[in-house]
Amino acid sequence: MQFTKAEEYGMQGVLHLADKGKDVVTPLSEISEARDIPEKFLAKIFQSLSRSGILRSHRGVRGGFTLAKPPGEITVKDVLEAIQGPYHLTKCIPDPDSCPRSDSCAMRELLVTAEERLLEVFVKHTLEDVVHMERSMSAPSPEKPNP
Amino acid sequence: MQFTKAEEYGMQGVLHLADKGKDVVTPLSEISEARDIPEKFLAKIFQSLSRSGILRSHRGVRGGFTLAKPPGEITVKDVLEAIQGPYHLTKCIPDPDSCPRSDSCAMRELLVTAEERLLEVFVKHTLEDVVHMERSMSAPSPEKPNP
DNA sequence: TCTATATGCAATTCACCAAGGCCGAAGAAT
DNA sequence: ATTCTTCGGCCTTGGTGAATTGCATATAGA
Repeated sequence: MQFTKAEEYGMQGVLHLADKGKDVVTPLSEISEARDIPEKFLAKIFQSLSRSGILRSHRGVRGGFTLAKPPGEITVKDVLEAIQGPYHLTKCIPDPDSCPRSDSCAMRELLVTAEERLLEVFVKHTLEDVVHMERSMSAPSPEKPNP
Repeated sequence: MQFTKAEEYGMQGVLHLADKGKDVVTPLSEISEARDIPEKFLAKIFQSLSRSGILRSHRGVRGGFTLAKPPGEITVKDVLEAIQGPYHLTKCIPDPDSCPRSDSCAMRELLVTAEERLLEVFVKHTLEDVVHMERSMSAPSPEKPNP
């Protein structure tokens, strides 16, 4: 019940693209080095993201990847689901028939609620938001701005 | 990123005890059969719960398990954490040093928030609540009460 | 043509989940 | 004291999926 490396790496990679702007073509090698991600692994993750329409790939010399849409139109949930598929705390949430007791299972009700609360956070934030947060966090301390 | 069987079984088992009342001693065999859980597996889970002070075990003839506290004083989170340990979406949340970038990682901020929203649901509900929900769900339909 | 880059498939390694078996320890009933 | 029942601890097994890595192919630019 944890985030996988694929999700971590995928988000980092996409954020790198979002930070550089929508139309800047960036090769895996750069992202891989900048964010410290195994290149072949990132390649596989980015394939899913291309197929999901979140990224666009460009082959050949000076090729690489770009965002397929502006960062403000891609939510964190979009990225995570493209990598891992729909998130569910239990199998019985998307598929109630998998459990004979699901008709009268109070835990299931609770889990549905919990899952909703979790996903709300990921739906409410776009890549643009996260990049802004990232920039403000690594900005120089506001105490002593350089003259 | 899903609930484990141990969590599912553990919750079901504890709910069975909560449903019967705080001081009713119930053997594994009964719970195992009633809720369709492998007995040895449930035994292992209940050991953790005993050590965590959520259950009390009673050996010997007519032995079994009871809740250590009233159902209204045990939260769902208590049970889940006793089984699996503290829940975290990523390793970097409890242990920022595990990631060199965690100082300026916006995703981490987002994940902390998401995790809080999720856990709030589990903290707010006690076993008593869940048992009540369970009972009302399996109650006869209010449309045609039997005369 | 040569090189840089993505694409697709296969294989590997490793950890952990899920379950089951065996025997010992503790306690109640007799 | 004996016996029976039930939990306790340890070890083993099979299976699954995560996290890589490797290799051959396709595509585009210089």
